[in-house]
Amino acid sequence: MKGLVDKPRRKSAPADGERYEDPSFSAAVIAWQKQHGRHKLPWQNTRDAYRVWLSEIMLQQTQVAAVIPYYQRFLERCPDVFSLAAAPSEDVMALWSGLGYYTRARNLHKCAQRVVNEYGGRFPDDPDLLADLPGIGRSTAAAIAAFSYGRRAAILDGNVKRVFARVFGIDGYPGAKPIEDKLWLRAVALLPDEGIEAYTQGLMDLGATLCVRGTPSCKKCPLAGRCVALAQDRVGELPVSKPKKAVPEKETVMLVVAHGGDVLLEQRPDSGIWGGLLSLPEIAVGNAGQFEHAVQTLVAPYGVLDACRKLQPFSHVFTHFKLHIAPFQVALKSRSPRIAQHALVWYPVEKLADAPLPAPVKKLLLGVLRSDDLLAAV
DNA sequence: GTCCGGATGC
DNA sequence: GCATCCGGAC
Repeated sequence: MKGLVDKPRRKSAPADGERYEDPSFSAAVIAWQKQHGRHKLPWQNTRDAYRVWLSEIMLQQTQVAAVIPYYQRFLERCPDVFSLAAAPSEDVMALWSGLGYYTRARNLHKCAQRVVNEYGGRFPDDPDLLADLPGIGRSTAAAIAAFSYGRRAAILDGNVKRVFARVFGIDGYPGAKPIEDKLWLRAVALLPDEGIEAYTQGLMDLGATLCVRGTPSCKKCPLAGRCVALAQDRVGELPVSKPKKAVPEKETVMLVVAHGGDVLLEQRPDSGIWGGLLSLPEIAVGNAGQFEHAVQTLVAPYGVLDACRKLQPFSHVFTHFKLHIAPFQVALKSRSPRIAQHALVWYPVEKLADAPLPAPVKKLLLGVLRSDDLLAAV
């Protein structure tokens, strides 16, 4: 029987997170899950920790619909932790091929071998022990412990963060440490005393089916009556999206040196941006005097400098930075017959369209050279 | 094209 | 603390 043992009387202020306790929250989630949640996913209706674990790893960063065929194919080939541990890693990688995030597959294999070697093939039920295994973090460990063993442990994945951020009106990016710490406190405090499986599944289902990123179905939500975001009409603002780091900006000067139907190009090193491509010669950005001298030095082996005019500057955005390009057109009085030594080459203009050039450089060159009266006269 | 995401390694 | 890994959703 329950309830025979009194909780100890409070001797001090509530612990952190304790004030977040609210049995009606989990009750609402559990009732909704039983009636409206998902019950027929291939990894449900089993307490086989191997299957639960496999599905949880596959579901990291990956949506249910994408996982299902992989999960079933994987189980046919590796029906238990022993067969997986014994499988060649090439086979494991092949089974994972197409799912992405391949460190998951390597960790999966390692994890299976550790479970066999250290636990005799039985996944531990302690979330802390689970979280010590490769590829299993705190949230995944809790999910495995809850679904496989009925252990009372809190999950906090992207779906749950979104639900909590909205229901409790939590400002700030949930990936930031202080916010995430608060979310974990909530997650732990809100755990039900009974029905951890339906509760855990219910949080996942809410995030995946109603409380979705784009347009949530608040009218169907069992938590709508207590949802701070809904009450404040901030559903579209929460959770706060990841602050986009100001992209670093860099500048460069590119030279368009054309003569006799050729243009001077530079072979880029294999590493770094535009690795291995041909591009325009660049010079370091400095003051005007240094600039003139740098242009002189660069073109000296190839001919005698005639004139230099500034072209329209433009920018190019990469994933990780923004590049401002200041192009200059350099005309030569005459061209030296000597062969280029280092990475600079004369490249026939008519072959530029098929040259391995970065897109912005190709665009610049074709634009400039098409309207180039100097070139047209050659 | 842009955004998103658990665990991990730096 | 922050980049990285990948494919899918939008």
